Amino acid sequence: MAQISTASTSVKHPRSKTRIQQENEERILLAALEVFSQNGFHGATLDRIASAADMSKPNLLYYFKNKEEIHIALLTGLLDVWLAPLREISADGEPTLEIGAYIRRKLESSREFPRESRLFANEILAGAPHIGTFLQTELKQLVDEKAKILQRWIDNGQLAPCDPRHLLFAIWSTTQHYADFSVQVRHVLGLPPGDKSYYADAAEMLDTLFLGRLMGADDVP
Amino acid sequence: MAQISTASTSVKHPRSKTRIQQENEERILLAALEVFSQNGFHGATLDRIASAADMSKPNLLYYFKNKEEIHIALLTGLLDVWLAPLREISADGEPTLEIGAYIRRKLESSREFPRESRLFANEILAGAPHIGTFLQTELKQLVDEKAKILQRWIDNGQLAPCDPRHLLFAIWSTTQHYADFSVQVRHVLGLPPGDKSYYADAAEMLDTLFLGRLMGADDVP
DNA sequence: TAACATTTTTACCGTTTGGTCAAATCTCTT
DNA sequence: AAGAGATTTGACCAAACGGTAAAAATGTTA
Repeated sequence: MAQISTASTSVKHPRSKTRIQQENEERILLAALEVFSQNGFHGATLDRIASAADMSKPNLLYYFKNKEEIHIALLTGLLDVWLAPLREISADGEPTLEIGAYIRRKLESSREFPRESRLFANEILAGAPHIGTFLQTELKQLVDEKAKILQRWIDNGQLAPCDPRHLLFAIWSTTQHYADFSVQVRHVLGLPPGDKSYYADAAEMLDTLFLGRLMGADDVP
Repeated sequence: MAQISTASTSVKHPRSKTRIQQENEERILLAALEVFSQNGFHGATLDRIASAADMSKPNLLYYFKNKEEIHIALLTGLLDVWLAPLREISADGEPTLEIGAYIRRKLESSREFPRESRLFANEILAGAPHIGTFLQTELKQLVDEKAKILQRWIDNGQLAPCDPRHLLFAIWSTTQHYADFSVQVRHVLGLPPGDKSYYADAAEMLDTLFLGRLMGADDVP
């Protein structure tokens, strides 16, 4: 299985991209994002992607040599976006502020890029055939780095003793849930398709959960 | 799109099931669970399911009239399992104990039935084409009922003010994360495939998060 | 063991899908 | 405006896929 990382940007021909080439590749990726995120890799067909990009299938394959390459291109573009909010966590900041801001960034990311989030979720669910090495290298490295910061806060008594990496898992899962499981969220809340009003309540919930105190008191002293 | 609910159990012929029929249907469903949960609905093929069930494709189709019916049968069997832990939450119990026990039940469910969890996640990610009505009726009803209990605890000052349904979302997402995103969890932690040792740390984390107090103090007074 | 019902297999079929190829058309530069 | 290179198209293909039909084999029962 072809693996990708954020580091390399292989270019077959060193020749620079045409205007048309740039426009069409963008159109294709946008269409593919829509189709892949709704149907998964196997559920997506080149015909649907092509038609969503308002383009013939052979024309699409003129820009990407096969279906997998489109999928990989999408994922590659995603990884940096995925890492960005985590990168911003600073060791110099105040724990509550830093973690709160991180949660808000992740939640905002879910609201703004739900298709990207579902694309990522699909890839992980499928066993991460394309981004396995990314998870083991770039992501693991960054997590290890940030976990050290959290551990220092724990040692300082600013954060409850816990496995910092599992704290990150909890933040990832709760925030991404609103993008990946939006259908379930909407159905349970009785909201119509496309209604994203629940994000306000979600933000409040996550603040209470991660920064406040859930059990035993009306307000934190 | 065919919809299912937990209520009905349609049987074409009132005749009781043969021994062979019962065995083979079970074998098929077990094989299908494996294949569907790994590859999603579209990624799964009848040939792969049949071969996993050690059976010819036409023979498989003698027991289930098509691919969708197998998928629906699996999901149907899943829904009650999914609801069971939530049903157990009692209004008479102590909030901390009740919520803690619920979290432990959900986490245990993730550890014991990861394939079922991924099957469910795939279905939701795909837009819940088969269990949409279930989400809107059975699940919503149960959530509304349990949310009332949580609300009462909030009104009593035993639980911080928050949207009870979003609290449930947080529990669902954090616990299911360990089944659905297990590949990511393992890669980040540097664990080999099949290693489930992280569940102990996960349980501790969720206890701290939901029952303890994450920020600002070493221990809760 | 004969008759009947159930189960399994073999041989297919039509459609969908990912992908190719060469010709035709368009775009850009000189 | 002409030529070169880039882009687009239509026609096509092989493999994979979901599914069918009917005969063969097996199990069940009187």
